[in-house]
Amino acid sequence: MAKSSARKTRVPRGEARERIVRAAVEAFAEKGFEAASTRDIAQRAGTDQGLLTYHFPSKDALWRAAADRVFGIFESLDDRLASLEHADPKERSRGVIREFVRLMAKHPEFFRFMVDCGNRTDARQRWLVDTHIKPRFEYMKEHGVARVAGIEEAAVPHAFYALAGAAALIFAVAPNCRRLTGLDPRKPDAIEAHAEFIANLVVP
Amino acid sequence: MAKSSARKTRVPRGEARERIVRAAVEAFAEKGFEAASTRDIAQRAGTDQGLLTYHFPSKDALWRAAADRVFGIFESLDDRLASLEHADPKERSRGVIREFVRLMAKHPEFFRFMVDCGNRTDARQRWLVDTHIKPRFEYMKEHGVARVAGIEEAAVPHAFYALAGAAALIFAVAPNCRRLTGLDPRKPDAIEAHAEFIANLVVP
DNA sequence: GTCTATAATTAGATAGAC
DNA sequence: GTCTATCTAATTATAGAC
Repeated sequence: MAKSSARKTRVPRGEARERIVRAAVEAFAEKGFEAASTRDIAQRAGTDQGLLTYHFPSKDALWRAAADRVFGIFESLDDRLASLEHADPKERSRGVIREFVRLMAKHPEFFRFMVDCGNRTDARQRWLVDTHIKPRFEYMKEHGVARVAGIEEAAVPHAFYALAGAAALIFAVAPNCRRLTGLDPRKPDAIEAHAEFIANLVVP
Repeated sequence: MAKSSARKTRVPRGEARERIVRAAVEAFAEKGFEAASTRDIAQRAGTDQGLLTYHFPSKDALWRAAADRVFGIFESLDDRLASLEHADPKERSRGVIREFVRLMAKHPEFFRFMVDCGNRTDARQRWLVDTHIKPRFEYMKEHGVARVAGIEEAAVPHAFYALAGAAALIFAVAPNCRRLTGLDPRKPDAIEAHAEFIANLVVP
């Protein structure tokens, strides 16, 4: 790509492997697995392609490390949800929704990983579903909104994808939203407005 | 790609240019702009790369033709919505939602085009927003659910992306949903169930 | 209109210097 | 651990035969 030479080189701070993973998350989220090149990732990390294959045996292995990092964002969510334990059911549900929306706003890469991988049927897709998405889905079924909002068993898949899409899309296509509506969804006010909107939608 | 040689060749029926556009829609939706190769598109269309550049001066031009085709799906929606004119406001809103969900189920490529292009800030993104998404957004603001459901002006962007995400994500990542939940969202029963779920969500 | 051949660039993976 | 050099294959675009 011609414009890759014009990219500003990042400040190489911290361990090389750590910088590579961070750059990989950024690049894979931005372009998707196939379109993201290892050379571009190396450049974002302030290093070269040779070091990538030293730390990771293949592009696929690097992608898995990036996916592990992306799904690590939910650990911070668990902490925040614990503080909502003593609220009444309705307000607790609204609080869970709000925190989920805030998380999607802070980490739009989650949604992009899911969509990029979601219509494949290859080994990467199976690995992502079995390793990362399935545990999150089961967690939501047991502790999440489903039980509180009184959603029946058969509707859980619909609720899962409806909530994920409603909460995250606007942040995953933020430049789109900015140009279309004038509203930049990355701004704090817009994030809170979206959290409130989705909370009202699910728990009126 | 090694497995591209194993792809079954399509039956070459109809005009070549038409087959190319159809193949391009399929490939761009499946892989995204950069990851989809012109050779793959030619093979899906039952022809070769040389004919692609005869009908379209560049990959970018082919993508625009594919995008035109993808956004053409809304013409059929307009016809269906006309039959809802004489229903009462609440049932009309629910009917609009249901038809929109059915359209997203039939054409998951729409959502994938939107997401693939959505976090860019290049010429393609600007063209897609200005040419295709903006007219649809304005149409929804005037004739769509917004007025009937009584959504205030400031919440329209939130409603637009929330509805699009909630309605379409499950179909855009259908293999994901199939493996995760056992439910194949492409089946007619699942489509109707999702339509009903989203209608209940927006207009309880 | 359709297809073959090829040019110029870029991809992921590897070998080896230090 | 880090980086340079290079291999093989795949990419878009082009030239030209029929």
